[in-house]
Amino acid sequence: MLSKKCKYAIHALVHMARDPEEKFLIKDISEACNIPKKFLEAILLDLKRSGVLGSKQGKGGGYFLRMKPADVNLAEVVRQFDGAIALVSCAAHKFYEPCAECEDEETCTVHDAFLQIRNATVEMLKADTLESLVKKEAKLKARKKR
Amino acid sequence: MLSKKCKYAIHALVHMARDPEEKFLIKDISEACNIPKKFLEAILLDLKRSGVLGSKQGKGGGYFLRMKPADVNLAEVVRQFDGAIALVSCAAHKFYEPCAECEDEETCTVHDAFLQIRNATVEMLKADTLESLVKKEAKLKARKKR
DNA sequence: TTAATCCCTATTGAATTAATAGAGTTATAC
DNA sequence: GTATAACTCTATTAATTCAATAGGGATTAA
Repeated sequence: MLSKKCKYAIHALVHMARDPEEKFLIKDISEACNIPKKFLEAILLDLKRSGVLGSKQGKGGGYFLRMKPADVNLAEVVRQFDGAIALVSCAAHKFYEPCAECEDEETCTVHDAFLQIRNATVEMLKADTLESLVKKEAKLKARKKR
Repeated sequence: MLSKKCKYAIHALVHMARDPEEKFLIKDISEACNIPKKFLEAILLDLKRSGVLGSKQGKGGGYFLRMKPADVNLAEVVRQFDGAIALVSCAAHKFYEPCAECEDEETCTVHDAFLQIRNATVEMLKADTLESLVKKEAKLKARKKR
């Protein structure tokens, strides 16, 4: 399972991506997305440090998307907050660590099975960009109205 | 990521499925799979309680597979030890819990995205039975020799 | 100069995880 | 019928991580 921090980050980003040019107050995002304000503060700061968000301090300030919604995908966000996407460390790429149980990765089918799952998951997470998520949301909402 | 407990359980089961009729001592599995003995003890007991393993007490005793290797898949094992397979609780089936962030699941694309990932993951985990894992292992080992 | 706003460090409490300790129970073999 | 091998069970602990909060500090606009 994802950490709450990661899930909060995703919801905050999707919220901002609905108005990609807008500037947002922590307080407003916090209320709109049901995220504890102080916790969100740390999250947005992290996202700023990683270059996804920009910010302006002082009165009239706020956070805004620095990257284009189409260029931010969930795989990156998940990795930033929760690390490896794979279910076992020996099947991870960016956070790879060997494991003591399967001595020979080449012939370990547990490794093999989780590698397949990791690859499929990463592919799907990469396809989920802020842009695609917001677009799909519009579709779902329109469909529901009818 | 899976817990160590869950990963250990999987490796122990695969080890046993290589000789599905055999009876195994905790100590031997522990050494073969590099799993702390006392920890493994608890794991095998859990697997016995859930019906996957059987055991015989006393001298000459040990653990053995009660279910056929083809009938034990990784989805069940993961659920038994780590709970939900989905990355967010609102996308889980057996461990479903609503989330505060997406007010309306029907139109929440975050929910939608993680539901797709969950479904694909479950499908793959279900396809990974002890039988299929052991068979594939044989293939990988044969291929490596050549 | 005041108020709004983001920035930063530290702390805390709860929960979970990984592992161990140690005694209890059961079955076999002699 | 006793010794021994093996699983069974409860409890405990140490370490880690997670979620959240506290409390100022720095910056900017009006």
